[in-house]
Amino acid sequence: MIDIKLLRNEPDIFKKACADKGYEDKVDELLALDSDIRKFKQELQDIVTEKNSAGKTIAKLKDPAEKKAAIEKMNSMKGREKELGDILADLDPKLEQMLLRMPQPCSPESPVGKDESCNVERRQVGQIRKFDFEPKDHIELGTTLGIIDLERGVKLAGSRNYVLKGAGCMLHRAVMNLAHDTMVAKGFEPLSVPVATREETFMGTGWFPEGKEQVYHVTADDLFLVGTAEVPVTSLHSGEILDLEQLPMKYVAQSLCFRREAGAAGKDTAGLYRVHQFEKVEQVIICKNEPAESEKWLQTIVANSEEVMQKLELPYRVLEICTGDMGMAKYRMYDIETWMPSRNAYSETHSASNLHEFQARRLNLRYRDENGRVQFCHTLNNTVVASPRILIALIEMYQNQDGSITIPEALKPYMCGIEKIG
RNA sequence: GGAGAGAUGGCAGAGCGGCUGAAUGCAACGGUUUGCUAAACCGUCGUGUGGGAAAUUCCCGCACCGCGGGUUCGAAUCCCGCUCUCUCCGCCA
Repeated sequence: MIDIKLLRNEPDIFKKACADKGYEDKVDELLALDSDIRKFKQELQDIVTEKNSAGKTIAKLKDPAEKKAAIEKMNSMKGREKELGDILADLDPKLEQMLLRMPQPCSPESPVGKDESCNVERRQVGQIRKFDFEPKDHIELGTTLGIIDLERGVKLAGSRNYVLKGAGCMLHRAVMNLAHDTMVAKGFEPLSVPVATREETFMGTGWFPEGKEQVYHVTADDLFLVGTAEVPVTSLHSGEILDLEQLPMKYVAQSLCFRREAGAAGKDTAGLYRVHQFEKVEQVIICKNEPAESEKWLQTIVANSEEVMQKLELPYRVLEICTGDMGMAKYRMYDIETWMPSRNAYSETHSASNLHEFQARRLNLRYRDENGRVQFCHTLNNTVVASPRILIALIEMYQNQDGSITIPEALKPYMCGIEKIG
């Protein structure tokens, strides 16, 4: 949610945000509606003020005739009051809907561009492996080794589902554990959170109303399956006014993640790249409303994830996401893409965002600052690791000519003695 | 799944038509006292929003006692609907 006062005072900021992010510019429409509403509210408030004071005098009137006259006068005001109430009942939700869809302005650092082709590579780390044999893809390797079973996954749950078996399952758990432990060692507080949550958590984190078709709806209980732990974790303190000493809050949560992938038909259908259910270790920061502070945390959470990638010795690059590719809610965003031999490309494995106060406003997530004033927090999040997508890189990069897979050093402590698969 | 209870400020907990934006206690903050700490005492102490001003710490108004609607001149208080929470029984990792 954006700050409507800022929009009134500096509409151009939001006109630019709409243009940058490729949203229809409804700034003027919103301002006109807001101005109407304010006029009606003022009039309504004046009537209510008069009624309130009249009501108090009625209570004190002794003479029945006087009392009756006063009550009649009061009743005469009700017509306009009702009329204004009806007008506002119609207009207020319209304004609310427009506000929910008004994009947050981007950081001036963010490259301006219309889509992912305008994203800017900030750095590449690690060497892309040059194979001295013909490398196989993760589907062939995993199926042959019996550690990935796509057919039975589809039998159980339809397309974009999979089963991890034996050492494949262990590898998956090993990556999650490495990521989780790395974050705990950095002082992040681990959380285990619900993955089927109420609509308000999605609305509050900005996933709804726009992304509703991407989310599984458990209709019997009117809950929604989260696509990321960002949703419950960022919502954890919604409606609260935090003490300054509680900030920054640094959370890490491993959770199941569910995505309907509606509209992605035909895209990345094979293998473990785009699936309906996966697991992710997510880091979330709730900090003070200071751009320098949240910017520092953005860089920190990107570095945290890079550290895990370096432990895994996987080559990756860091992309700064351009304005048109970052979505309504975000202020500044990076993706980490990991090299995947079968795709012959760096492919998205991580997504880091600084939301500024956008989510905090929707969640009513606040704190009391040094001067005792109530402020909205800033919120940020980043993937630490998501599996099985990361397994594509691991399996393919660590394959040997004979179809076996070497376990990276960093994962060995989590593999119960397995040093090689196959 | 069956039965019942409840939703009030940071927390606990009164109020059950006008004097209640809300008693009281705790917590928090400021101060007095004290060799220090504690205690005691005094004071302050919700959020949002509209307007005014010597302009974020002052003044006035409005809204908020789970949410929405109704009755009434007037609702935290009465009525209706919804949501949520808790307790007991049953089932259960």
